[in-house]
Amino acid sequence: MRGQSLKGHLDLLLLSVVAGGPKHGYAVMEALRSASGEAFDLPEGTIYPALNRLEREGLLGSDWSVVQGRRRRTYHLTGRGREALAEQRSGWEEFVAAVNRVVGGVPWPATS
Amino acid sequence: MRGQSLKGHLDLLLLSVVAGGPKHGYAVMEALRSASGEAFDLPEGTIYPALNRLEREGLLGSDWSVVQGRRRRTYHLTGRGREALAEQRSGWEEFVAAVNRVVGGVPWPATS
DNA sequence: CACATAGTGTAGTATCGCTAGGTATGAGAG
DNA sequence: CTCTCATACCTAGCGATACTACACTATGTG
Repeated sequence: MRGQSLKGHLDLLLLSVVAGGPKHGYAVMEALRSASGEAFDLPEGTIYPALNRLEREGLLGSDWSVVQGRRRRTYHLTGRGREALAEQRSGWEEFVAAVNRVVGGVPWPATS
Repeated sequence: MRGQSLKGHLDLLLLSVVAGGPKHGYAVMEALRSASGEAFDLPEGTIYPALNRLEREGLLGSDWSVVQGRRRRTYHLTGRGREALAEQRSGWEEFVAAVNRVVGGVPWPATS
């Protein structure tokens, strides 16, 4: 997965993770990693700018807090964020369907 | 689909289309468009450089011909191209699985 | 003759995740 | 007390890659 194959799909992932409950950046990183089964081990330089952008776009909101002396910026999904998530979900479904149609329609030689 | 969400997945699409039989660039464009159900209507500036790159990488081979006064460059899959296609297919499967795990695991409200 | 369709190509742009660096706190090891 | 590691945040610039916008040739049609 090492590649940058998630171009254009990062927002969907981040919104999905935050939809599972408010989280701060570092926690988003870890949640994404574990939820994907270690597939998406994204660096901070990817996560933080993306979260910032999503907040600027009004899809996320954030609150600062201090826990054990460490600053935390906790993000939560806004109403528009929830809408955007739904859109991106269906967009993702369409995308997968379209690629699968091209790739062969038939799933795959069934590993099982 | 308008977006550039296929970043990193274009090679898979092109190799898949060419795997369905040798085609020249213009035909690849059309095959991709129709096979995807109009979802992937990619411009020439995307197709041609990509096909060239795939040939440089040894995944495609090409032969020139002239049909009705028009030059045609017909691409075909090489052995290495076939291997690469298999790899990219399984990479795609993994990618989809990983995203779906994050997005919710459960497919989606089942449109049907 | 103009225009659409077929057919190929490229130079430059824009997008976007990533690299590599910086700041700071707390906990544990030596 | 210092060193290192984990936690926690951030950003400037890079690099990969698809797209825009053009240029060129040829055939057929109005």
